[in-house]
Amino acid sequence: MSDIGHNSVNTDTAKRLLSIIERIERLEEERKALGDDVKDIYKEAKSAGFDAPTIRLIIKRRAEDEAKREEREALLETYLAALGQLADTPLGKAAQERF
Amino acid sequence: MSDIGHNSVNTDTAKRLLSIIERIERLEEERKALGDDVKDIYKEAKSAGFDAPTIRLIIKRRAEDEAKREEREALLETYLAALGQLADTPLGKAAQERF
Amino acid sequence: MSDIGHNSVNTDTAKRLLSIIERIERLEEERKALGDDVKDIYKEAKSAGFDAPTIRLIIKRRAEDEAKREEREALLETYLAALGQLADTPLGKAAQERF
Amino acid sequence: MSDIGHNSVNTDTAKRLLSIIERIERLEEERKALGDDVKDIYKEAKSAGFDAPTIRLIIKRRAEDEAKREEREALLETYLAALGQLADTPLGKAAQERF
DNA sequence: GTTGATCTTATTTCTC
DNA sequence: GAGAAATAAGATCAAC
Repeated sequence: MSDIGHNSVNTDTAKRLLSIIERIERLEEERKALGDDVKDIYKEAKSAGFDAPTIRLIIKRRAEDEAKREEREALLETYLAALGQLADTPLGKAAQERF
Repeated sequence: MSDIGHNSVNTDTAKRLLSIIERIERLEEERKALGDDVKDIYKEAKSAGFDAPTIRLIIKRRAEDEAKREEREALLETYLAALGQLADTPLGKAAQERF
Repeated sequence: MSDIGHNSVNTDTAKRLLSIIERIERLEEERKALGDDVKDIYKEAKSAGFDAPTIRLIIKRRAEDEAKREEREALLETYLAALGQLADTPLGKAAQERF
Repeated sequence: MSDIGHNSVNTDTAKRLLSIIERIERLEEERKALGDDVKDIYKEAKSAGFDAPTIRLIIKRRAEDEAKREEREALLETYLAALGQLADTPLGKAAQERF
């Protein structure tokens, strides 16, 4: 094995590592910028007379509701898939007619 | 004051609050998406044989203010030196064995 | 099998389950109490002018297997060296500035 | 200032640091031992045919119930205290009669 | 044996 | 700035 070949492998590895690091750093920067934007909105909200903790609570509740809704939808989907399996059976046909 | 006027104030306030909430939610969604992207990169790194915690450490060091990092390391050295100082005392001897 | 016999099996099972649950809860309570004690000591440390994260780091190092720690540090050195290797390339020069 | 005096301050500080560290380590050891005990019980439970995640869930629910119960009691206490304030008023007297 | 998932711990962020 | 809450990180454990 030549040193050149050996070094090129290391260099490729190093480049890949650097690429990984820089991509993460880039994404984290964007993440931070978004976080700052959120802060600005809270500041604006406060100026408009709204209470930050209350807004946080509302957002939290909406997220929870959303999660519940998605859970229900997933359940419905599962149910419909199960029905699909039964579509060729008499029981399935009867069930489908009820939709 | 007319009811119409009164209601329009409330409606405007409600609209503004809703706008604030939705903008925050939108930004948080983007933030979450970026977070998921970061996770994916760490997964990719792992697949390529890199150690995630070490990568995190490198990123932390790159992000960290040089002065701050040196301060932190100096503090660690100070504490370790203080503990080392006890090495000649009976109490310290026992502790020393753990380093 | 008589109903009486059947029920006694269920009762025994329930009792055993309850015993398991209560023993776990008891242990978890003690665990929590110890955790609170630890928190108190960190608070005391802070009051005495010590830096909690640094103390955590020292405790981690003391606990950590010496071999493991050296391995981790060696890995960090390897990664940094790999990145340093790129220092003579255009790509590396840009990265280098961040160290 | 004499070196002796100076060193004694440092030594005292070092001793205090060591004391802090060792107390934390001692507590963490106990905590770990308790954690191992918990694990043993889960193992025992599994051997007896019980499902660990289910047991965890039950314990979680019991803890939540307990928290709620305490919250209700705190609320009741607050209410009773408020009633106490009213004890000398006609309204308070009427309310108390309803208990 | 390796990924996924859960659970705990640690840091950061927010509120008061 | 102190305490509490949320988020992120790490470790451990189960399942495939």
